[in-house]
Amino acid sequence: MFGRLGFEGASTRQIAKAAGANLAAIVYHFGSKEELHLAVARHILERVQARLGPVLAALGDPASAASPEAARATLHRVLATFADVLLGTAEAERWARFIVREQMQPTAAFDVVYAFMGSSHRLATRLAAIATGGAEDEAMQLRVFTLMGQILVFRVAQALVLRRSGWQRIGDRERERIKAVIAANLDAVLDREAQS
Amino acid sequence: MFGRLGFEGASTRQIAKAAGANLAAIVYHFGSKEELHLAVARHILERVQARLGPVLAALGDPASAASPEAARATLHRVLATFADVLLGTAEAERWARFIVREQMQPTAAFDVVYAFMGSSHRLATRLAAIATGGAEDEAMQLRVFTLMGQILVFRVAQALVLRRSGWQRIGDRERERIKAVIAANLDAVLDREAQS
DNA sequence: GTCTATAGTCGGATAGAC
DNA sequence: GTCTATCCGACTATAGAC
Repeated sequence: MFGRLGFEGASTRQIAKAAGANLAAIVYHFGSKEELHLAVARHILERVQARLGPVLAALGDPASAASPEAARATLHRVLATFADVLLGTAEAERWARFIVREQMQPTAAFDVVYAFMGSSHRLATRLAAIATGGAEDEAMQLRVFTLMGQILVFRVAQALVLRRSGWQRIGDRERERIKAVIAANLDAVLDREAQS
Repeated sequence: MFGRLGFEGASTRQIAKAAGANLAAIVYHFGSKEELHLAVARHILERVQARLGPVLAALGDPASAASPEAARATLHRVLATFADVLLGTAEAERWARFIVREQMQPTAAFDVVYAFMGSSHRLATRLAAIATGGAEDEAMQLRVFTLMGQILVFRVAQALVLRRSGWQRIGDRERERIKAVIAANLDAVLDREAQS
């Protein structure tokens, strides 16, 4: 509910009701609405990390940094997995909403989110440099952000995407189409950068 | 304030105070908080359209559709202008927050936003098809969304971008760097698609 | 630990003086 | 049209029975 409605928008009454619990239980177990929000952030990041565990390990694995081809393959895997998590299950959809909301309007919970997002971006930038034979510089950092943005747009501007495409929802079939475009774009960007 | 805090988060008292006006004036002039929100949406879209007027005209101009080269040049201009508006002035930054919020959590104001965003995407997809010699199909629509996402990420995940890059803010210099990467990506994607 | 009842605050909206 | 005063509902948080 924090993800859907925001911190202010979600009321403790709604939350308690949806959880099938008592209003007073929130304060008893968490201390306050704000601490519940932080607990939600920690819970979500824990689950996301569990879900992305294998691919994050691959990001940091020396084998991925061994050759441009290995680096590129790992980047493909990372983007595909991120797309699955960001656009995949209903559960992950709720996580994504929460995380994007923290990005747009950081609260105390942002630090929890950043610990994960920041290191993912750092590792991905390193692999992108290896894949293209380029430097791990500012432009490469920005390039990795644009790659993330290609996925993000389908979460953030989903209302627009659905209306324009005529899709009812982003299901398995739609997600595969999106991933195909993203993979092609990744190759296009890496190829161009590798040539220069 | 709606952009920064959301509809629920922004209180009529705060809004009235920030506007140097009286609380009761909101109901007198607009009828309710919700109608004020709608009025804000209409105002913002009016300003955005004024700001993007020339480039939107170029999007629909037959001259832009006359050749792949002309289509590509117009797409470059559109992306650069969108980046300027989305990341540029403080005023535009507030607009962007409002619009992104409507995307993520549509209210009645979304229809106002969609009227503009939807037609922009439609026209851009047409030009992308011309620029690559491809069809105006689902894949091309998705490709255009990914191009938009490359810009969007710097607004939506700005907190992450600033921390990772060490920038204090996205000023003129930073925006030019971002635009350079986006332009290079556009060429990379269009070239690859044109070959196939 | 879980619940009901309620305190205390702040929200949007209204009434009515000017 | 603008302002103050106020209503009333919803909110978070607390008290205290069980």
